[in-house]
Amino acid sequence: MITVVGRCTVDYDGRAASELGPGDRHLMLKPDGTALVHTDEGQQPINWQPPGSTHSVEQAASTVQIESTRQNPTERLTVAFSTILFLTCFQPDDDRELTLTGTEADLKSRILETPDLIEDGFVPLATERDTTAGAIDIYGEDQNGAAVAVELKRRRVGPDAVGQLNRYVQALDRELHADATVRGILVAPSITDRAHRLLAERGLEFVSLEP
Amino acid sequence: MITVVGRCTVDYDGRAASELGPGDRHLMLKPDGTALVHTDEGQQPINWQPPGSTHSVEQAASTVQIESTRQNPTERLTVAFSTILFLTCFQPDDDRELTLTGTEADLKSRILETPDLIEDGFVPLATERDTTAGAIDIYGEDQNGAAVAVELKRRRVGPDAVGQLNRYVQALDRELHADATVRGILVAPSITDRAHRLLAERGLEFVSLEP
DNA sequence: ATTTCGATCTCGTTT
DNA sequence: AAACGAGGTCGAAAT
Repeated sequence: MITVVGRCTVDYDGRAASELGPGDRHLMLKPDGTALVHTDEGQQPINWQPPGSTHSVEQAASTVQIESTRQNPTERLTVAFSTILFLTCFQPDDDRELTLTGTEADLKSRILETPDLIEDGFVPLATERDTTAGAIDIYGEDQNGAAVAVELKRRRVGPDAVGQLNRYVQALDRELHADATVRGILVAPSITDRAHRLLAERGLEFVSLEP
Repeated sequence: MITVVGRCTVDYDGRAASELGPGDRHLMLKPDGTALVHTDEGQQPINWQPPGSTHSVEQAASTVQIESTRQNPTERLTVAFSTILFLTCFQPDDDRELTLTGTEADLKSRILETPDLIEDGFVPLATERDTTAGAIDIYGEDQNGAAVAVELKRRRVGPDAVGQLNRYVQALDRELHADATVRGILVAPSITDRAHRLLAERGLEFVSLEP
């Protein structure tokens, strides 16, 4: 793992293309081929190259130029240093087992344990049930035997989630026998106004549930 | 801008929660309040704190503990170093003006210059035209005077983009006078099989265009 | 402050 | 290798 800090310009050409004039930045090169260029602001690198890229160095007149390339798609990142403030190296030893909780998967587990969280009498029949429009998070039946498609989100949802649920419900409508009733329930902590309106227009439902 | 490299554990609690056992990592603290914990693999930090967070240090028995917190939502990131390999500081001087090309906005500009790229006789009337379902990238008329909603994507599209376009077309169907014809055109370099099927089911169209 | 959506999204999982 | 959807997504623009 190598970091280079100094004044540089950055050029990128690949899926898109960008140029960045001179400034002080932090370049991180990882052993897996990742390259990250960080400025003094923002969580995201201003330029980068994904894992699997190949790095090389070249010294020109008064600049040290570090280049990172990859194929498929062909992309090239060039960082040209006019001044190097410092450079560090180290060999990381990391088992890196992150345990993360509070995800959509955890929300799903809770619902499968206690289906009544959706509504009284709800019976889950499958998870990730496949349709021509994609996989339904939880597929089941309500107490009247109607098919129910449940789409889970761990945070406040907008119109995109309504579109997603709608796609699944429409797909079920086509796939099940003609007289089947199909309900769609969006489960999330909360919903935006516009999304709620769209949901109502399509006859879909919302259930509030914290992650 | 401060970087600390060494053996540490990382704990996070906020929108979600995570734990990470001992390992060698790279901690970056930015003047804007960003904190990033990088392992030796991957483009994304394994843990982080967004800009605007507040950092503090505390020395315990044999560990140096760096904590980053923020409000709204309340989140806390704790990095406890048992060993520090090195620590660097510098004051970045960066104008940071990135020029990026090849984005969806560039694709839009090209179409507005040459509307025939969509089809002969297409006339753009508005960009970001608002509907109850969101804003249409390009709204216009075809040579027969039918309303056209164009959704742009700079890369290969899947079912989500079809859902998005469908939402806009349905919204136009409701908003325009009852006998209006509304077409929906998805513009992207390519489309997946499933997305193409969904598109056809909904009577929407696809135009291939490189970004 | 919230909403909405793009992103060189990245990442994991499954086919 | 491609496809599909989640993400503590982030970030920007508009309201």
